Amino acid sequence: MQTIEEILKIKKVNNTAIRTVVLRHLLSQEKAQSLKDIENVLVHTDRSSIFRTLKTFEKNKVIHSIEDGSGMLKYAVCAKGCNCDPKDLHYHFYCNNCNKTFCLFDIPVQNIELPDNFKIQQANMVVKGLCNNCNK
Amino acid sequence: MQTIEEILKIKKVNNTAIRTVVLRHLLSQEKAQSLKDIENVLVHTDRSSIFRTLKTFEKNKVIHSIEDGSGMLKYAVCAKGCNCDPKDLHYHFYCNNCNKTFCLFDIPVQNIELPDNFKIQQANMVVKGLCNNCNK
DNA sequence: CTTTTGGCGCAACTCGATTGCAAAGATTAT
DNA sequence: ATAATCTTTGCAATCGAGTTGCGCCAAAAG
Ligand SMILES: [Mn+2]
Ligand SMILES: [Mn+2]
Ligand SMILES: [Zn+2]
Ligand SMILES: [Zn+2]
Repeated sequence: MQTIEEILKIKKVNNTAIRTVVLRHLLSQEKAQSLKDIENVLVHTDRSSIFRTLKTFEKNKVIHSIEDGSGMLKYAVCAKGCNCDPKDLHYHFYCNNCNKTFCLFDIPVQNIELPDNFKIQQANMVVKGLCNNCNK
Repeated sequence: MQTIEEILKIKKVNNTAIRTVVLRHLLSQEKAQSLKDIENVLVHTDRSSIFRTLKTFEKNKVIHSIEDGSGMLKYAVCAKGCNCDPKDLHYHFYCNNCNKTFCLFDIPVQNIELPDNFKIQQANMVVKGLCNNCNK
């Protein structure tokens, strides 16, 4: 497991107090976090600072964002070695009951046969339903 | 091909002038339409009326919505027989260059092997990249 | 010490989505 | 035909996530 300092160094993001605590929080959560989620934890930190931290992280591929249809972008830490390329593509699961969103890193994604001359660059794949906790 | 009247009848949506013209517009477009797209066409119809028309259509499975990351929800007419169930799942393609979003009805989606006890109900699958027109 | 650069907090703003309400239209009951 | 009822529409207001301008401050460079 890499430390927060190592991750930021590898991704060429300057380390600051806010960045450390935001990344630590994201790493501690199994579910992807929205800006509001993080605001609710870092109550003394300004929203725009958290926002810019997330954008910096995303630009430098420390994290990636997920549009799960909740109306709020969610953010999750990239897997080690991830470069946000098509090869790093993975599904996400959004639970309609508990509203948890998370990466399904372990489920292989089929090679998608696009029509002739189409080129994939990224993807946003969200499966919605009931998670194991809510599917009783 | 079904007529607009037939579609609305099958989906149990009362026919009105606005609903007819909105559905006709959606059917005439190959790319999924945003509320704003439709506003720009139906310049004499109020936004909220179009909005509610779309919500009514979506609830009754005349259309489905797609979150393509552009910040605006897109809407596309469901295929004949579609019930917006997992079996009706299909990919969408968003062109990063021309910003066109559309359904890839012809590309099969593999059965996604979710973790134990997870249940799929819907999905939002968007592949992003360059369409055949823009991939030069 | 002085200058430069990057990060932060605050406040304001944008814009897509959504809603309350009353008028208009359509349908059904009397 | 008229009254009561339900549905649809238009208008204006509001919500809220996301975003930005700007000045301050602290660390790094000169
Ligand atoms: Mn992910
Ligand atoms: Mn579709
Ligand atoms: Zn759940
Ligand atoms: Zn294109």
